[in-house]
Amino acid sequence: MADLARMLKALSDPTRLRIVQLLNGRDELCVCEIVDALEVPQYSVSRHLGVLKAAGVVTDWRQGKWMHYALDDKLSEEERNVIRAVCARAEQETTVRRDRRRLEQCLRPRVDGGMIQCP
Amino acid sequence: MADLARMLKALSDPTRLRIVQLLNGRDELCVCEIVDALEVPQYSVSRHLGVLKAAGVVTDWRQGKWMHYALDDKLSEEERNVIRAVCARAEQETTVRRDRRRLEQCLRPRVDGGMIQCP
DNA sequence: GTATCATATGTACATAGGAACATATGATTC
DNA sequence: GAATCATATGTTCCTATGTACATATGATAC
Repeated sequence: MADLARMLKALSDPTRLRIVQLLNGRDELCVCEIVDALEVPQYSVSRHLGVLKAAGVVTDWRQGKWMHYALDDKLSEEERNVIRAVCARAEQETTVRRDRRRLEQCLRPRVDGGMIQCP
Repeated sequence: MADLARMLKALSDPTRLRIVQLLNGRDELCVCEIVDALEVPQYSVSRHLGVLKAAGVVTDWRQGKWMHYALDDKLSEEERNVIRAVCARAEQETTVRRDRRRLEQCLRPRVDGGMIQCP
């Protein structure tokens, strides 16, 4: 029960909802892309990602200078369903549509393995 | 976004999750039944019900001395789905099964209209 | 090694949240 | 109206959380 409550608490912040919504249905994103899409200070995004990671919602890994984040694939099917339902509800928000639009415009080009193409 | 976050925050507490799980799929419960099922102090249950009500998760109404609570039927379909998914995940918890067992044993007898039979 | 880019973290502050106690309210019974 | 039952709320205390700023870390490029 405590774990589920922790997960929901992690999801119960507008900024974190926006982040999760961007990650949902996508392989991964790097921090700078999230920062650009949300137009929120870098330290704030980093803090919120830390909360999501501590709650087991996302995982991260490094690729060179970039940190990548994705929904944690250790999430159970039931937990995934919670996130799906939350994102479905979030779809009604104009913020979400704006975020996604900005994200599309600033997505770094990926190559075959999902790796970001370094400039 | 703020509303969704508020709803999730309301759900992000173990005691409140237990309450919502009891209410889910049931018409209504009165406070004393919830207190008996959870074995948590009355003032605590009352406070938590207040939080759930403020977040629009539940409604209440009075019938004589008893206050009844139910999932708010003004919840949108998307919001209902969030609650359903959360409850499905909560099913894995032994606490939930214990709560439900205790509830069955202390349910006040209902008559036709869902009204509680006064002693 | 120095500079730079991408990201994380220490700290300070203000505010929200939960537990526990006693007490207040609202309805009913007598 | 007094007593009682069911529930809510005021208050205190302690802890958690979010924001903002500056600064640290880790990797890369030169």
